Amino acid sequence: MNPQSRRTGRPRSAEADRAILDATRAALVDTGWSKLTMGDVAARAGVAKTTLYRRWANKNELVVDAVAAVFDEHLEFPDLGDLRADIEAVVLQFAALLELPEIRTALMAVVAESTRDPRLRARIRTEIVDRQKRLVLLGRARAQDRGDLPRDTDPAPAARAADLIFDMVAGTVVHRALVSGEPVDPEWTRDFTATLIHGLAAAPLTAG
Amino acid sequence: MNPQSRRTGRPRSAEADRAILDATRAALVDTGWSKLTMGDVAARAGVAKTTLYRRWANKNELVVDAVAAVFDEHLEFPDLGDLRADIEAVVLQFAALLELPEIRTALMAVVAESTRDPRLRARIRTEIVDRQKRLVLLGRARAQDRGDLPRDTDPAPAARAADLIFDMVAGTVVHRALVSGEPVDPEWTRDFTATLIHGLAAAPLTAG
Amino acid sequence: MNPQSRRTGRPRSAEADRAILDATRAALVDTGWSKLTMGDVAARAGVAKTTLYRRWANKNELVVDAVAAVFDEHLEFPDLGDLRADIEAVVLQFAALLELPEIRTALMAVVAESTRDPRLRARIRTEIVDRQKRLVLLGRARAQDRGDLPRDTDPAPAARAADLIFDMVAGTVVHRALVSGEPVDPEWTRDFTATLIHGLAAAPLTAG
Amino acid sequence: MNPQSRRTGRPRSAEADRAILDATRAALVDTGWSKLTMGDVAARAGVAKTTLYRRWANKNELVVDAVAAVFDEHLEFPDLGDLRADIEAVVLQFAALLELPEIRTALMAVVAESTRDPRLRARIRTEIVDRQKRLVLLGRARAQDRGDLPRDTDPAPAARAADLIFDMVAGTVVHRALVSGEPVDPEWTRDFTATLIHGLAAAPLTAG
DNA sequence: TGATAAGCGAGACGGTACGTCGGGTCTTCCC
DNA sequence: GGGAAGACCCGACGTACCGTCTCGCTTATCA
Repeated sequence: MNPQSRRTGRPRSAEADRAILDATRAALVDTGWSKLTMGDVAARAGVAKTTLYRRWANKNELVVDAVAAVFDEHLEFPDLGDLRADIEAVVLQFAALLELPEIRTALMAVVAESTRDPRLRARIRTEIVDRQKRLVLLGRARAQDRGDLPRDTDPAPAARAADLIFDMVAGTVVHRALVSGEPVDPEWTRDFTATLIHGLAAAPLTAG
Repeated sequence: MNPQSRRTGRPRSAEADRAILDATRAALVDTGWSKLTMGDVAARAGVAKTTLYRRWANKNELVVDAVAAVFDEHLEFPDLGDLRADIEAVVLQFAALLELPEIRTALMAVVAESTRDPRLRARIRTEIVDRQKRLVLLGRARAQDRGDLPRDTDPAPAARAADLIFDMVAGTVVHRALVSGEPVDPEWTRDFTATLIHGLAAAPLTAG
Repeated sequence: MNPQSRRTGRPRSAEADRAILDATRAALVDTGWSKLTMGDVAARAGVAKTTLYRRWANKNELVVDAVAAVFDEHLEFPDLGDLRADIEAVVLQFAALLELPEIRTALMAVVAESTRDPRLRARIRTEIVDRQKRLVLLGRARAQDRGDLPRDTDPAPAARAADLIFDMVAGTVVHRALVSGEPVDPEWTRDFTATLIHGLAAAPLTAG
Repeated sequence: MNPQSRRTGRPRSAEADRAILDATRAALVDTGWSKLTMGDVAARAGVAKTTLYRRWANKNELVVDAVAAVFDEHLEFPDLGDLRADIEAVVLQFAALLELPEIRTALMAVVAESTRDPRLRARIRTEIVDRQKRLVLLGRARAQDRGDLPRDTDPAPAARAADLIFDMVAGTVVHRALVSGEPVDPEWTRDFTATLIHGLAAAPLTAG
């Protein structure tokens, strides 16, 4: 793991890494989270179970990475030239992701497990949360360039604002889709986005 | 199952029912959802596995009922005066609830499970979502009376607004606490509440 | 195991016991000792692996019992009316058993393992050694009735004599067949038996 | 393999050869045959598994060579005077050898393995059986000189007698020590030797 | 002297079997 | 007929070794 380690012995196969993650996603689609077995994933990937366990300690960690790869692939910053339109597009992208049964189940299952497993919690944070927070940071910077949001004078409140925005967007959409069970359609998205933008523009964060 | 059926034979032990649910909740606290085993629950309850399966068809159904009982016991809706204070109090109360290990685990586990089980999804809606939503309606009406929020002219947008508020509050708090893993402290609560209130006040919902 | 235990719960299936031992012997014939797997035996017996492990702690103990069953089945006291003829018949029976590849390998493997496993050693003693020693006791009693051997005056030397005879017969035959690798044919059997009988008749054991 | 082949390239390390065999023997003492792993041997020898497999095709071949080395080191043939004393001394010496854990395990393991491996069977014959048999021939000749045993008239029966004696002595002692699990003490040795000598003296072998 | 060829340590790899665990069912005896 | 006990089948788990492979490096001999 360390950059200076692993100079000796046969190096790990990057091909195997890819095959395993692909197989995990495929298995997730075919059989769902609860029926997913390590042996099945290994077989699909054309890889020995040991190879799999050498990289991931258990099913949850593997699924986190597979889900993270899906997020990486499906979520991108649209850059439509307008903050409101950008947010609406990202919200709809995210909602579309949560429509996929394998993703909604896997994501929630992994979060549920993480409430009792700090290691897994850390992995979720680094592999999913922190990676997707880039969308917020990017969008916020663009909006400030355009003057849609007040420019930061201090880095600390800026980071706090990014965190708040991320939790509000991701949390609200997940809650609407999975807990309330209502559709995240364009109309709702408009309402939500409008509320969010007005709130952000009007309410400067406390000094902290 | 019917009340008039099974007039013969030994009646089921009500004591066993209670012991099983209590044991399930205790096991949930100790070991979490995924490590929970039927054998363990039976042993804790001092009951045979047979007895357990005679009442619940499988592990999911048992745990769902146990979790529902936990929520019934812990959810209380305080009655406050000022909109900002109302929201902040609710947020902090909810966050306190999510600090309890059995609640955070049980909530996410049940949501995860519900993504594959419509029966469970319906139960969550009626037992948890709808009950909390009444608080939102109440708080919003009070704020309109005080002029903190614009008065509704139409009942449909009013219901949509309540839904939006509910998803934003519950979703954002859960996401901050369980996914981002950051504390829901008074400072963050102030920032979040201010953003929310400003957004709600400034952004009239679309006609829909 | 204790006579008074096991009064509650479902009793173990005697059918499973038989099926497992039969399957073990069949697998021994088909694939030999080293390729024998618990999973294969279970599958052949139409039984779950757990059922197998509930009865035998490991492969060695299972094979001991399977070999013991073969011995029980193939070794019997001929009762030809003459000590010399009786011994020769038993020796040839035993040698025929050692001609079976699955028996010779399994027996030696199990003895080899037993040199490091007291539990296994005890099992071999009770299931094989002590059971086959009956042949010696029976043959010796018959010979004394006929006057071919001096009658015992003391039970202790009698038992010591039986042990000695058993070790001499079994050990010599195994050594000839498996170590020296020479055939145990009728001619050699005649020589060996003559030597043994003369020795036993002429050399009263020490008082002990 | 041929001396003139492989004239180029780095020569194999003689040190590694020795270290591997020593490590194998040490591991045999510590863990026995079946628990012996190639990885463990390699680690003990401070050598890579590759180095090990470059010299021996598989575990069996390695262990066979290691065991042969053990026997070469431990087998010594004393020269005695009187037939009865000769035999008793050899029996006790052999029994003492079988008390060493690595010898008892290695001997039986090698015999077990040889039931499926002609190459190994041949090696056992030449390295162990034939060497010990010379002692029998010598002892028998001395006994005939002294008149303790009838003199041979024919070389063929003489060889057969030597074989018989060898199988009877070695087989009986091994069986007593390892299968019956009883001590080969002086008393038992006296009984056994007396029986053997009387038998040999009284029973002339068949013409063959 | 520098190319060539093997040996070597390290450790990842595809496999196979292991022995265990848990789910959900069935069977026995007792109330 | 309910209940406790526990055996049963099934299937997945995570581990341990096997014997092979692929690296980077070392150490010989030959040109």
